[in-house]
Amino acid sequence: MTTFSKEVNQTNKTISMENCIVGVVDDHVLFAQSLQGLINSFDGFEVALMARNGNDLINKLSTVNKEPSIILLDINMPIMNGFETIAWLNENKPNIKVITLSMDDDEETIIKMLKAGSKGYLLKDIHPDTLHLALTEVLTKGHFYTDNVTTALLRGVSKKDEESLLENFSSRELEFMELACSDKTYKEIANEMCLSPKTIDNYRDTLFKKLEVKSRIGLVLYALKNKIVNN
Amino acid sequence: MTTFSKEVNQTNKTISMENCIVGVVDDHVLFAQSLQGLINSFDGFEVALMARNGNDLINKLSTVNKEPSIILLDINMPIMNGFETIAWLNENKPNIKVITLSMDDDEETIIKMLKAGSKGYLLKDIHPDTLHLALTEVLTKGHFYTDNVTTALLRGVSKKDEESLLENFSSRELEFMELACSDKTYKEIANEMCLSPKTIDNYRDTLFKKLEVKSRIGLVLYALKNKIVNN
DNA sequence: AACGCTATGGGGAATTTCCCCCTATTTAAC
DNA sequence: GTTAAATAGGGGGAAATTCCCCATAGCGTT
Repeated sequence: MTTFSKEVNQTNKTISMENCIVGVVDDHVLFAQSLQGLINSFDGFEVALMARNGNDLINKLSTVNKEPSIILLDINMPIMNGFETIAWLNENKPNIKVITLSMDDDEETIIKMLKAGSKGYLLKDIHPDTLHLALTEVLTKGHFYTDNVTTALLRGVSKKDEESLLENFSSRELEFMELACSDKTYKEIANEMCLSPKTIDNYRDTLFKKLEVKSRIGLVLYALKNKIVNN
Repeated sequence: MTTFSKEVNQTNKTISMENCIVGVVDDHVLFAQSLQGLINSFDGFEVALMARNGNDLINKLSTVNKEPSIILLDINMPIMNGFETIAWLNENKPNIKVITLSMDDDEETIIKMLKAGSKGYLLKDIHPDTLHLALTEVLTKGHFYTDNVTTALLRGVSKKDEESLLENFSSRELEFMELACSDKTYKEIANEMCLSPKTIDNYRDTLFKKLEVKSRIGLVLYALKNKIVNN
């Protein structure tokens, strides 16, 4: 079967050694591969790494010969999401510039990724030209901020800074929250997490205080609104 | 700036008159344009119509010279969504075959689109080869059903058919559901609705049975997922 | 008039949730 | 090297929730 990348390589565009190497990390294969074709059609850019999530990226980075300068990173991915991935990249590959490419224009999400060092935050409904511009700008100036980014920052700063940045949940707490957002009793959750119901009591109480809610319903609503878990 | 479609037209693939004309309706421009390139790279297929939503499609259909045989239709779009669009197509362009191409793998959504006559339901994370296969099959056999579709149908049919289309909530039940989706106790809800807590008990129990949930959490999740109330 | 349906309320019991209190270990931070 | 946070566990009791039953009143249909 004819694949897209083959076709693109048959265009008159020469893929030279000086091209900026781009990586694409997205679990939507169709989107990712289409994106690859699009970027390969840009002069001076070349996609040399495709991954379906953070974990996949880590594996492929270790085997690749040409490390990407820029990585286009999705957020909602199975196994290892965008937040976890950018954290890993900061630790292990600080030279790779990350541009977030997400469907989600939630302000807190935008701020979260920018604080994590994302050099840009593009929505997936942008024009291809904007993507080209973003890649060019990040390569030359080091960053590319669209309007949604600045407005998010402005509002985020003026409203509540530290307070709203409550991404201070431990992994165990997040695990619990995920399960709390389901039609299960705490007893069942305790079994699933291999913990005593009393320990679950503690996680619940701690979170109630942290989130300033009075009941499990409030916790669920918080988790869903802030997309800590998705329905 | 070099656009993607230009590049693709420079490939050695000949776009003949016998090509199957495909339309793409999606508000994610980046995705849509990438998709266009991908489909154009398939032998025998050609994208000749791009629209950002149903309304845009209607306008463009009236001006286009070559009407598409197949339309790839997104669901979540501004102004006029996929449900409205397929309904319009059924009325006005019954010969155009629709393949739904969505992010949403919710069973009710899948069934809704299939009932509306969608010839296939693809998730956006499928492999490009699957898209090619889907286009070919829809062109030759008239339909292409992936696993997610059949499982959705099986479960939907076996469990409850008409019944599952339960937009049969009384206004009082809806009122209750709205309040149930908040960090309030039933007692508070009773006060707010000027009812005895015991009556609230009854609303709760009735809804639990109707929705097949075991707890208020389940009810909240149902209400939010089906957008009966919005968070 | 009889039937069904919805809205309304209730009794009582079992379970779950919530909210205090407490300890202990391990790991990270300062 | 103490402090702090994360992790895990527990007691006891009050309150809320869940889950069965049940009854009545009203309203429209046949």
